Amino acid sequence: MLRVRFAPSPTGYLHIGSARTFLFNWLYVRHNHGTLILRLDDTDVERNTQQSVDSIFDGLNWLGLGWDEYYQQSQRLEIHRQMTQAIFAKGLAYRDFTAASSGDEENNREGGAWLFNPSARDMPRTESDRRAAAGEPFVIRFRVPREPVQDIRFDDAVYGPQSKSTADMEDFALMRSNGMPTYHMASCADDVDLKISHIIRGQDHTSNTFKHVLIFEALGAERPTFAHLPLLIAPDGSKLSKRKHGPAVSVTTYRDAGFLPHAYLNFICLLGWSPKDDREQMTRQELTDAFSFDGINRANATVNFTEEDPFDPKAVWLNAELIRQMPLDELSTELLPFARAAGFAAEPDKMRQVTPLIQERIRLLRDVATVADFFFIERLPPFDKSELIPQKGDAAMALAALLRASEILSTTEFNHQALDTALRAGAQDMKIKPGQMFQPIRVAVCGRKNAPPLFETLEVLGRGTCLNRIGEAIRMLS
RNA sequence: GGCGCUAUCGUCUAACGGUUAGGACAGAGCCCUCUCAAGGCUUAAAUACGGGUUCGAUUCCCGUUAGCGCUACCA
Repeated sequence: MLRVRFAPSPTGYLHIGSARTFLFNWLYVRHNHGTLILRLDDTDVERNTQQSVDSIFDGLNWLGLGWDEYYQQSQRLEIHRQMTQAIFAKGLAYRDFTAASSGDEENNREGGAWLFNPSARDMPRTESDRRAAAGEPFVIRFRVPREPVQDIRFDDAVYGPQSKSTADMEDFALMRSNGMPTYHMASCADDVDLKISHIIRGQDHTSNTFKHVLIFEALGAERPTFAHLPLLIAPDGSKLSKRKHGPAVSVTTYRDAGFLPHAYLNFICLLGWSPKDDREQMTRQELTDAFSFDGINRANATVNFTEEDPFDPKAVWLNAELIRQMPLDELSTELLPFARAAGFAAEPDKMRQVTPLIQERIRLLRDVATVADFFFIERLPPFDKSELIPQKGDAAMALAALLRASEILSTTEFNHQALDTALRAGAQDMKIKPGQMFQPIRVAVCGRKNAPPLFETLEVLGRGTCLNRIGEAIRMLS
């Protein structure tokens, strides 16, 4: 039975790297028809926050992938304690009464890493028991095998055979002096108890895996298959962090900007994985069908963002592509909340009329605020009247064009074909180019030069609004 | 410092030892066109460096360099 888990720790918002780890777990388990477990690794009482738990669920729910089973580590402490006790009872772990180091000894490491405190590791069991019984605080450390030194090995499904000498491994802690299990212990205990068959996680855990292998063995449990993923890094090569890179690393930033969940998924899936056949835009089903560990790259992937623009251009492109392919009704529904958030009194009917005009002009859903504003607001924001003057024309030409347009628009039927015919005929009468006729009208009606096609725009705006705005522009020029 | 991992266009990536080193995004140019988009076409752009092995290395081996990770009673 194939069982995988995604185990975020609630110490911050849902990170883009975590989202990708979740996605890869999801794809693997759906491809192979297994069970996906969501486990909140919340044993660090000091740093966990409810806000963070909420934000993780926010992000995961937005992605819309779902999971099959849910656990919280903090409610499974008894299991962790029992398993730690079992290791201790076998003599594979020992108590260390040394006070926690303050971390100041960073500098005196020239000779190599700290491995263990001999006085603790070699302390007779009777003395250890006596001091524990006296209430003296201690941590429980794993007794890493040293005589003889051995190589710990595992076969990574992505990186291949890995090995590390126990001479380079410190006696890591399993249980803190406050009685809480460490990450290593809790994680492995739960993986054993939940019968996890594949651990798919970030490559930052590769070095930890040697410790985990030792724990699995000490527990007499079969070790799962490990698959480590390359990390996601910032353009400057450093690892993505909230403090340094801001909202660019948070999943909800993408959601709030108007990314479609699938565009985001498609994007992060391509970071460190490839179907190897040049496909990029893929549906969820196609991704599921194509996913395997073989397609995972071993080098870290850079998420390409800047201080001005927190979004990778490829993610934006993928989103724009998806927007263009969406059925209009669906897109219109998605757009509505973004229009309202921009302060527009947008009605569904109006939104539905506007949608086809902006579909291929927006890249993010929030672009509705800047691209379609003039459809929804009562009064256009002020603009420079020189905008009204067409190419190779002057203010007189603009004025004449607007006066003529005003006449035409008051009599012509308000649909884009009729408007097209009538306005072109008007331009011909005036002996000016169609473009010279259209620009003043467009600016008068939209408040700027760059806008959707003119006749459709006029149609959606309606005769009254068009005439009012053109009248306003005529006053500006007079 | 120690240990581990990694290295192809600016970015994401393809190339089971033999290719004019391919694709995509971003960039540049042209076309289309009522503006903006969208679309079409074209273009520039990479195997980190040095040694091997081989008839032949992007590909295998070694070294250098660089980056990242771990080196906590964080996860």
